[in-house]
Amino acid sequence: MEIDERKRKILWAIIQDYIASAEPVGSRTLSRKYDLGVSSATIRNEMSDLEEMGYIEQPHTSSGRIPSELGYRYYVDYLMEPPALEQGEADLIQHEIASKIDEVDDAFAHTASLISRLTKLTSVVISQNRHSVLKMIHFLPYHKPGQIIMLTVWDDGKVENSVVDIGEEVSPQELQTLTNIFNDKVGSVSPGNLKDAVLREVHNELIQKKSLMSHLIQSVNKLMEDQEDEAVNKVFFGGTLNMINQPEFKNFEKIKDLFGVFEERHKIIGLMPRNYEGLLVQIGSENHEEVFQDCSLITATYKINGLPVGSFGILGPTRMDYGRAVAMVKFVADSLSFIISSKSYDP
Amino acid sequence: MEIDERKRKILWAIIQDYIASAEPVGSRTLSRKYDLGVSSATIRNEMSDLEEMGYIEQPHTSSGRIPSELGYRYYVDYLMEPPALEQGEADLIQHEIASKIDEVDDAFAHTASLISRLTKLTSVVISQNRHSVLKMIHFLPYHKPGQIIMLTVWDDGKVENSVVDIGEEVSPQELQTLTNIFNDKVGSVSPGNLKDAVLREVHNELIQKKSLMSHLIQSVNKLMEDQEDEAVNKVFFGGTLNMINQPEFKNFEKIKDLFGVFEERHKIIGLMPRNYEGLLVQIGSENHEEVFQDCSLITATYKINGLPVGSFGILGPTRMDYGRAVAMVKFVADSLSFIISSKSYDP
DNA sequence: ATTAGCACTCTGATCGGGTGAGTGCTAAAA
DNA sequence: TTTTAGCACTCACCCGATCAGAGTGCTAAT
Repeated sequence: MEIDERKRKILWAIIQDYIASAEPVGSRTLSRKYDLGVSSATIRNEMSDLEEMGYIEQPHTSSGRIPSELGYRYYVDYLMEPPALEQGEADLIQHEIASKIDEVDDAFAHTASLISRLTKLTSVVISQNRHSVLKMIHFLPYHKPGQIIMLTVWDDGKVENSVVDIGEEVSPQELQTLTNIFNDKVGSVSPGNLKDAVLREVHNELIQKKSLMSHLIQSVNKLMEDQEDEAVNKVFFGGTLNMINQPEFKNFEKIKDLFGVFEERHKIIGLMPRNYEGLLVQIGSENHEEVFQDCSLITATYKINGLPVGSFGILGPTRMDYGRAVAMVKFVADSLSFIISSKSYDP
Repeated sequence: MEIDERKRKILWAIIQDYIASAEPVGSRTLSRKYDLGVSSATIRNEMSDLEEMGYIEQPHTSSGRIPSELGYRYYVDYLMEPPALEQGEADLIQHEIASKIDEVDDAFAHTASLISRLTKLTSVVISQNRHSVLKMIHFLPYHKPGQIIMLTVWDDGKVENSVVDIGEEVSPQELQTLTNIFNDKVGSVSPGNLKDAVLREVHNELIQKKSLMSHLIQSVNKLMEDQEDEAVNKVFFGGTLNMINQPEFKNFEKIKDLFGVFEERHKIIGLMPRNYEGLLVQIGSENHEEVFQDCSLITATYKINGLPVGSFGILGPTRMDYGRAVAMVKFVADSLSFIISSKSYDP
């Protein structure tokens, strides 16, 4: 059977209505609320066809229809047209991202929170370090003997510090020397390519301080591995509470499972595509986390200098306003790319 | 009316039973389950007295009784005896705190998580910086002109960094000089006492670089104020999901409000006593956050060198196992004090 | 091909009786 | 005087019956 123009219109109307009401929608409702130009009986026949084709389904005999995953998929791919954001909203978002840009983490957290307020859905930002590049490293004295502070500066503006064991006492002057040596060599390394060449070269220069150096190199190495390891990806949620308001989660078990997953951040990371360029809409069971079977996830990566460095996503029930969410995700990802790039170290 | 031994026994039994079952407890249940040596009729009379005295109440006529806040208060103050923790649990806790001690924040987060698993309640750690003392400060070059990295080391071992605007370009050598000057002066300042004297002195030494210095001083000042400001207190939750399992929260509105408060961390900070020495049990409306009217909060501060630097607490429904919770809070606060002190800078 | 009409289905809300745990009171027993 | 047995009474909760409303599928007329 072909899906003709009238069927498309009816499917569109069903989804539109179901998104708004969360109630199964019947033929009479459609003929009343939407100007389809045919009677409810005709709509009934068409709906029967649409059901047979798998685009909609009936929770039980004699109830209205709800869209199936296939129906949503068709809607997203062919029917909806993402509306442009209102200028006010757009400004708000860009302002939010830009204003906190000196504390990148804050910017992410605030953006997630803002978007979830605007959409009444849950939003997620993942910041991955995989592609960020080390720009500078400093070794500084710490007040415990045998330990020093290692501070790293990355090309996306991030600054991080950690305390590392080096097993012996070193004077501030020596640390300064070490810092200089490392920075001379560091140039532009990303987690993947530092390991051998550079480290060995540094090692040779300070062969006389062998044990110290091997400690340091180990630390740097470990830092790099940590950066590479997706476990250090940071996850920021906004509006997790909004899920409670969704009628499909009026159920304690579901809420508990859902919040359980929110706490286990790595599961979220697994769901967000990180290298896929462009926008991805995952509907219902298209994502593989059991708890999210009733949810859809709309994501896009943001990039620095063309390389994806994280992703932004909106999570909601399968019955969500895809148009608006898609528009929002696109806009946020682009804004993040633009603003973070403008802040990042010039190549 | 006096509360005699038998009444105490009955009150104790009521609370004991209610804590376990979450159901109003009746006279017959008591006479069956507890060896009180009197008939249910007698217990009924005593319960009637206890109600009149305000220690228990009846949700509705012809239901069993539940403890009132006054009842819990009496129980906590006079009836219960906090059991010692099992050795295994104690070891587990100390190990958890000690193992992550190089990343203090991680230690807090893990401890909160562990305790909530052990108690099936929610736990909170607040780390406040109010009393920590600045040990060292470093100014380091950043890759954006007009900005530098400021790194601070505190006596509790914390290391923090931030990027600050200084409005002009400064060479690494100059930054080194500034670092030296500041560190000479810093000695041991806590957020409260740095402000005037020290800063002005530094200022005089570098009067020729006036604008730069004023920027720097502003930044340091701001940092100190931020530290003083309770907004930067960090809050770590563990087991917030446990609240969902409590029968008193089988209600969507309550759950939503509760999680709303968990997200607004400053409200929690307001509830936790920060200077009170020793252990505090707040029952029901004794805390002033509306959402927590059905909750009790048991807290203690932990200290470094005798000064409170944060607090640990367990949050649960008023109907919670006070004995175990109190034992737990005491033990955790003491362990935190001990282990963090042992790590902190020697005075 | 479309529509009006109708019988039928299913959900969800409402109502009323029955059950069981619990109480307060009274009068008898200790 | 205190304790206990006995009894009438209260309420929350469960269960089944009933009813209205929304929706469907089918048939016959347009």
